[in-house]
Amino acid sequence: MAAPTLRDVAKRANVSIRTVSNVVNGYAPVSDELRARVQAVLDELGYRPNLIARNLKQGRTGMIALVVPELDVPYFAELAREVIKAARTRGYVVMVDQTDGDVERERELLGRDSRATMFDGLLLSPLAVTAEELRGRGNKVPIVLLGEHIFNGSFHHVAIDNVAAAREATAHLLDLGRRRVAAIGDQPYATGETAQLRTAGYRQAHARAGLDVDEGLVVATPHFHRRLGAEAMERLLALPEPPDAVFCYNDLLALGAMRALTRAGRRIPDDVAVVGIDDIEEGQYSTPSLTTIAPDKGEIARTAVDMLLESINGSAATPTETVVPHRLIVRDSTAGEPV
Amino acid sequence: MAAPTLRDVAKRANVSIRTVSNVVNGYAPVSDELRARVQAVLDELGYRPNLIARNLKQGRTGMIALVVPELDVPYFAELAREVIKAARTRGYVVMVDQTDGDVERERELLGRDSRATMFDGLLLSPLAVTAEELRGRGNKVPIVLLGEHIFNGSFHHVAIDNVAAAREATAHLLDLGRRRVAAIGDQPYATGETAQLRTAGYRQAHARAGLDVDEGLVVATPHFHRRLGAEAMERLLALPEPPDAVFCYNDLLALGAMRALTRAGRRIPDDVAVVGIDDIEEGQYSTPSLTTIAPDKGEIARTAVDMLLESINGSAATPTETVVPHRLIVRDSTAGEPV
DNA sequence: CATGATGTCTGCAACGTTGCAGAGCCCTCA
DNA sequence: TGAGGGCTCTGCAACGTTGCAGACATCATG
Repeated sequence: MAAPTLRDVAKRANVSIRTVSNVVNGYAPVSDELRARVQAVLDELGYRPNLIARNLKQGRTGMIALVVPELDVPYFAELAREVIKAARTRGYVVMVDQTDGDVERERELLGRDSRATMFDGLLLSPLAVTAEELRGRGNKVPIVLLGEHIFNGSFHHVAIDNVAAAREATAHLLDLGRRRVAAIGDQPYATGETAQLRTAGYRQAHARAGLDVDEGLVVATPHFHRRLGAEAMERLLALPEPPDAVFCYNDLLALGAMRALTRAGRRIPDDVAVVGIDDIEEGQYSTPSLTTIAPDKGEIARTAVDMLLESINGSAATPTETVVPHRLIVRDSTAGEPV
Repeated sequence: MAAPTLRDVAKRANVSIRTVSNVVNGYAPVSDELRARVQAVLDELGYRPNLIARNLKQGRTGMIALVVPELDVPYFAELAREVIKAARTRGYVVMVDQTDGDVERERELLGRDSRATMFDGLLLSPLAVTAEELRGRGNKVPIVLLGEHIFNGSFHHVAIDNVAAAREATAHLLDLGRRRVAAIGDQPYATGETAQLRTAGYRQAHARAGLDVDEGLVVATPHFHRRLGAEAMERLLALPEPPDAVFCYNDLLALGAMRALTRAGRRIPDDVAVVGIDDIEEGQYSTPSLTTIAPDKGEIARTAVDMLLESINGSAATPTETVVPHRLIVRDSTAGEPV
């Protein structure tokens, strides 16, 4: 049996469709008596408003889309959690999609994919899409970018200060007296803007400490997964003069690096200290626990959702860049007892 | 400027709205010449179909909802990834929501929350909702349950054989010669069905090996997070006769337990061997790497999505219970060199 | 040449809802 | 007593799309 509509309720209650609608929404004044009668029929038939019809009428859906590279990367999972939570308190639900780092899929979402018409707005954590592509897209769905620092001034955008974060992480290692600090995660090509910002911060920390960077200690990785962290670390350990500390561009790389260190019999942090970025929960329970730069994910999510909703409601016309705070959390991988 | 509609295109191309629709959808035959002319206008105006209107007309949205307790729990994140992937290959997108283990939110989703009318179907990984509540719900949105083994026969449902999985995990420890095998994660109350199935498997393994279970080694935890695994392990280590192995009801508990063991200076697996369930990626990179029971998450997702779509299309009338395969993956936490 | 088949194209209605304008009705007050 | 105003309630139209039935022209066929 099909779901009951306003028409069904109206017929049974002997009132107009419009009145039933008014009772459901509490819009116009309805006498207590009639309201009660209509409500009884609503309950009896188990009426539930058809949101699709309502959306068509109102031109909005109450849904936003969140697009991340990979949902099973802990950072994105934790961020998604916060986004869903923030959206919910504002009456929105979240459609989640992942691009798997596929530029083509990112482009589809912005361009031809008419699926986008179903959402009031889009939160995008871009991997490869460029500013020009974003600018060139025809569709006018409001968009807020997450976690990148590029596209200066062209789009609403929320991120941490990547240069400062990387600088602080590196400085922490230098402050501990380490003098051969490696970096894992550089991406010296067009789509690696974030990585490059972190490399810049790494260099800044050295410069401020009056130290030179040994270019052989800067290892590039095409993505930020555990395996590449482990492989990079193995390569670093094979150097004639291996590092005594390593700054990884995210926690997964760091966890992979720690795994490689443990396997190789190096002690953390005695032989090699390790720092990451992201503060994923896993790093609190790793052995040793991981020192990291913690972006305020809840703040990122709330800010981004607020920006998007403002943008949807037409208020926030000029693109805003918001920098969300981060902080260094020192754990055993730099300051603990050796394991 | 508002998005162009079929009407706008029709007016500009001097044809009927219906013909434009036919060109867009390729439904009815349209002469090549006219098709080209209409297509030109479509491109010129950048027409994109309004999916909300299409959905209203067709009564389906091409969206399904996935509801999990917590998206940032790695198992659910990995599962969500597979669900989104499976849905995409079938032309569906996925709205993700999390209940935070809140029974009330689970109920809302099934009951009054009219949001549900926006989705063609619902994939639910229930924590606390009971069979009666599910049966009693008024709404008729097709539903498929994930990962529980309860509600026998009443609902479409996909899961691994929890009893067998737990039995195999425990048997693996017993086969290694361990004789004081603890269990972390029992939930001896109404909403803990899955945990109870795993406890049953743990007991079966002992029974088959002709061994008694020391009830003091079965530790209950209200949920399955790292911290509780660590706390439970600490309590076990404080026993006069601590265990020489521990079967944890999921990988997070196991990782927490390993953390507690390492902190306490116990060697894994020499002093205490550890097994989990879920095969989350983190367990491959932990120190030591974690032996676990791996459910086939891709298969779970594909099966669940297929079931749901069949259910949506009205073909699968009788509730189906599908058991998805799992396998034991032996890693260093039971078989490796001590660390 | 009449007939029917085929190939293109069109208008109407409807999906379920809400915005708008207004219709009754009762009450108040001059 | 009648004008005006407030309170309820209603009907129409529309959101943008597609299903349906049919119009019209063309063509092959007997």
